[in-house]
Amino acid sequence: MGRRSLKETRQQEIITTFYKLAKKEGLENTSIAKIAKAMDVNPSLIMHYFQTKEELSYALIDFILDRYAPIFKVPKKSSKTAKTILFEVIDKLFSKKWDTLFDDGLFYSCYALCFRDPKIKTKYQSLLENLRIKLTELIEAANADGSFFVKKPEECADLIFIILDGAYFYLSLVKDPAVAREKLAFYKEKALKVLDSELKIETAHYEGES
Amino acid sequence: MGRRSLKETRQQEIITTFYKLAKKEGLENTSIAKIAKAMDVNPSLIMHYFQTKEELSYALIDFILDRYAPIFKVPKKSSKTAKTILFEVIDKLFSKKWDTLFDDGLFYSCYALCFRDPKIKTKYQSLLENLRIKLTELIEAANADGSFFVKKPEECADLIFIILDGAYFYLSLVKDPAVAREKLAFYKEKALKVLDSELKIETAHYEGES
Amino acid sequence: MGRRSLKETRQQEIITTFYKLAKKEGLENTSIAKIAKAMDVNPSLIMHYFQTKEELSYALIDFILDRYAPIFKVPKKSSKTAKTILFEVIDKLFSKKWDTLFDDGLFYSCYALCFRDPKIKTKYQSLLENLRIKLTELIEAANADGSFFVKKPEECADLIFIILDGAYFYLSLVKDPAVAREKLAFYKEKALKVLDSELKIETAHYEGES
Amino acid sequence: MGRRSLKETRQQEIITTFYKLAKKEGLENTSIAKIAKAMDVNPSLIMHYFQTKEELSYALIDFILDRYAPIFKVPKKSSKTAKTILFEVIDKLFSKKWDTLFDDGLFYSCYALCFRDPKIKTKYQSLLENLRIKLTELIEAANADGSFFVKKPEECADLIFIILDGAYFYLSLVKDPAVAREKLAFYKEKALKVLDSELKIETAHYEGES
DNA sequence: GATGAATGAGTATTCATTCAT
DNA sequence: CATGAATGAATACTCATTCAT
Repeated sequence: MGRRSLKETRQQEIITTFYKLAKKEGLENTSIAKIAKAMDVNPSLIMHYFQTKEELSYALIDFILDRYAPIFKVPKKSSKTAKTILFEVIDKLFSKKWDTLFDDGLFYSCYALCFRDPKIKTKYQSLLENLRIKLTELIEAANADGSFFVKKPEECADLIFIILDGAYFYLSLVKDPAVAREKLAFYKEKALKVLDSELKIETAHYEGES
Repeated sequence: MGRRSLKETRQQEIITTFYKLAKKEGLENTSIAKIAKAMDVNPSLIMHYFQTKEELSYALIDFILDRYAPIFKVPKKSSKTAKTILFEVIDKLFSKKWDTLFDDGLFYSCYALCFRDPKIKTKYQSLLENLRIKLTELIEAANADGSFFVKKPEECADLIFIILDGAYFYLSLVKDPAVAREKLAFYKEKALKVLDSELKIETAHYEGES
Repeated sequence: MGRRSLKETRQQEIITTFYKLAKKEGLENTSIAKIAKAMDVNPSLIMHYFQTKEELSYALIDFILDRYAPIFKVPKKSSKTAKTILFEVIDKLFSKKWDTLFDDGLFYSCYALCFRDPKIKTKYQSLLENLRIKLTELIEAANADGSFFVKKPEECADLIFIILDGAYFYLSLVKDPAVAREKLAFYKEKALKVLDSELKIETAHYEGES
Repeated sequence: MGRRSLKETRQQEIITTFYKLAKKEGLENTSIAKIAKAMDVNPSLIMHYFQTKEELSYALIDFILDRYAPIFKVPKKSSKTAKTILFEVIDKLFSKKWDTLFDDGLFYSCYALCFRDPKIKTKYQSLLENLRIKLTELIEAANADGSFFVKKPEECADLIFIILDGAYFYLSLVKDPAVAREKLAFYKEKALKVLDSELKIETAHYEGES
């Protein structure tokens, strides 16, 4: 029987505290003792829920990467066309709101771990791959819709994320938020042009063929 | 003078050892003691040359960022046109050789420090800005050359780096080196199309106006 | 009754696991948590059956010392003379089989506890005393048998154990098992000579007196 | 240049403190922190002089085993015969003074380590071997002296140590010091008889041969 | 220019144990 | 009968740093 299990809530509590501290003081400066202190519990309690620091780190990374999930969750009203949904998602991807969902320092600290920890690498790889797949699917859906045709949806989705990741990398360092917003809008425009240009070429062909 | 140079060589020795170790074991796992051990000197000696760990870190980052310098150093034969030079530089930027010049894990670890250390942030900012300025200048030189016209060289250079940074971010995680090479080529092509499209549109306008 | 036996079997299970682990990894490296893990139960369960670690240790020592019990359990066929039994027991004492019944490391680790724990000291004392008493009794029985006479059975038994304990102490460290076996045989021979010499001297006296 | 080296004195200080504490509280209960506290220095200072606890343990064992060295250091007056020296040494071996030189608990704790640490095993093995060799040499010297002849000095020395080790093993647990002293005397007598009996047999042979 | 002594705060992890369920 | 929550003290060891020589 035993006690009512607090495992999941406690674990969640621990990693959110971990996240908060790592955000504030840096991943490498966040120790188990500090997390425990912030939670006002004993350090050994944390070891009770996560056997090693490694395990705890994995949980943190899962926690961070899970934040990407809601991006593609667009309220799918029946009225919306696939095309509309696609543009809404791209809007969200290139929105400042999406940007504030993450802490850049922490994100890149975790990302850097990929290169020494294969498990973490896999986590990041599958995230990036999933994002591309989902965007590809949206493009394909829009293609199927009729009014719209992108020849190579996969390449197109890839390119949009390349621009997005490059943009966030650069904008993380841009001081002036106004400038950053402006630039982000510019990059979005360019990303949309990626869609558009593929489209036009296609259209051109169509016209040529007609 | 002699002394001065000894100091500098020692310092250089220290940071290259630091770099080597950080590359192998991770930035956060590289301590002064370990550097000293690897150099077979006393830890105090390192503190003698760099008063604090912070200072040492700054030196490491300078060391890393300095590696970007040679990218724009193209042997400027008089025969080369500005356009040729521009394409050569873009070639280098999107070359695997350039990629191996850096350690991804270490690069992003250092990059992550930006968000907690203003000095480091400034270093990275000025690097990124300089790279953009230099590429802009090359585009402008090519423009001045005559046979070539890009309307907004600055935006264009920026976009090329956005694609480049996005590409390296993504390709760091691509397992298969053949695939990575292929994709890199693809991204380069797209970067060149950025130049080209601006050009063509421009040309079109010119043609239209003429 | 049923409950009682469950308790006892559980306790037995615990101390055999304890014994096994302590043998493998050392007494001081065997914690309650490790025992629990090896048994795939909750650590608290062990504390449930043994209130403290101390208690558990006592149980382990009892378990170890109980292993000495069967040495004197010789199948007492009516045909055997007391003298035969005596020699059989001595054979067993100086047999390699008897040696493998125990783990030397664990034995001396426990023995060392005597010097800080009076209870454990008492346990060992009574074991050593009992062994001597039993051997003494066997000698006395052989004496009573007639064909054999040892003047001071107690001293004689004591001396045999002194040789035995000294032998095991030394042989624990002898690498080559062949050499160890040989030496053990040699020590047994000397132990038997103890019996013999006492005997002869006695006999001599008797002869002299007669 | 650096500071004047305190290494050896400090190291000595550390292991004597270690010894003292281990004697009082048990080997397994003596931590680096406790040693540091007893010395009123920082724990890291101990790590400065001994890189690991293992190293420290080895040093302790060396310290303990070195205590055996003086046993064979008998003031060798020219007047003494080899035979006298031999008996003096045996006297010392079976003296209570020699017994108090060691702490039994600590001795057996360390001895128990042999079975999990090959280095420690080797240390003990070479100690026991050396002791036997030295005693053998003394017997041989006495043999060479003339008035004395032991046929197999090596076996004889071995047997004496078997008795000695068995004696100390047993006497460690004997409560009453008077009894212990008495028994020790008894065992010494028996050990001497070992010498004697070999002698007699020899003599007998000689007589027989003559 | 370089070493070694020493510190004090920090690291992850393990320990035996208690208590509620 | 057994589990899980939680503690608090301890473990070996590492850290950057200071200072004397």
